[in-house]
Amino acid sequence: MIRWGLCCVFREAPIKFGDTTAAAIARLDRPAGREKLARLCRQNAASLAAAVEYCAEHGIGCFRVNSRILPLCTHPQFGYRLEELPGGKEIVAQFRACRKAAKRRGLRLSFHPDQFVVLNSPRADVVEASIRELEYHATVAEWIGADVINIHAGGVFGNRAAALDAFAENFARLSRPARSRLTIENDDKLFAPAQLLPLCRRLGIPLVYDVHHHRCLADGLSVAEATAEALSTWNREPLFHISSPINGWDGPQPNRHHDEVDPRDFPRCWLPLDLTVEVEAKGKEPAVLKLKQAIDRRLRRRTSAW
DNA sequence: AGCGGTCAAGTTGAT
DNA sequence: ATCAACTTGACCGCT
Repeated sequence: MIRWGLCCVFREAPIKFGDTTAAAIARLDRPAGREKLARLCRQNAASLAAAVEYCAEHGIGCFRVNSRILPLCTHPQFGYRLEELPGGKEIVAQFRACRKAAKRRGLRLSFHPDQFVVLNSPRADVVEASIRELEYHATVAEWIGADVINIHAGGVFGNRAAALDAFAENFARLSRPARSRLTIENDDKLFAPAQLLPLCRRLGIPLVYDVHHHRCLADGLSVAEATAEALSTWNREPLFHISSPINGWDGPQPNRHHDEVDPRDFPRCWLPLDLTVEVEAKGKEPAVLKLKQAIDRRLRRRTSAW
């Protein structure tokens, strides 16, 4: 069975996650700023609970949690530990309740930290900030029961092999909760599956196979081959990504995402798998449900033809 | 109430 | 040298 994944936000369902800016917090005195951050965290815990319920009710089996679920948590000036904010312990309990709800509803949760996490950067300050960010993700992941924290391999910095070695070195500095959840994803510009698979095996971490990126950045592996190789890196249900190009495969900027996913872009070889597929589409939950229905129809045709 | 510019952070490659 | 792109909008100050 395919478990369908929704990324971060809702387009039609009335579920909103709150956010703020460092500039806005800087304008407040410290108590007011911490009150505001606590309010946003409380709102986001409630919204995550609502997201879990919505997904479970609508046949969406996985939800990717936005990295800003605790706004500015790792900010050098305004960062905080949630337990220390006003009412923070209760908010942590709200997040822990999301874990129970997700488990009860069979929902998988994941993270995809943003582009500022560059574990293999030659800049020590960037690596420190990246580790801090991944440890924050791991903390929240433990609260809510997320089993995937997915990042890209990072930059090339003039030497691909050295860049992958640097990733491995800094990976070793992560805590066990972070390491056990970390996954890497092939990207559309620098690292294709064939380059990441050896690193995955060396570190014992899974490859999140993004077939759209693979179609943008080829490596000699077919989709079926990359699928098989990626599957073998997983010690739990594999998680892959799907999306469609905004202007078609022959149009400009084929790496940019369309609002919806063309069912023809869904690899045939994924159909029989037990697999989580996160749908990266601006169309959000309607796009996920539309693709799910199209693939369900295809599966029924296949079954009846049998 | 609605609008548009802005938002902590990195790296790459297109212009 | 600047800027958009990336997992993605939401905030906030202005009218």
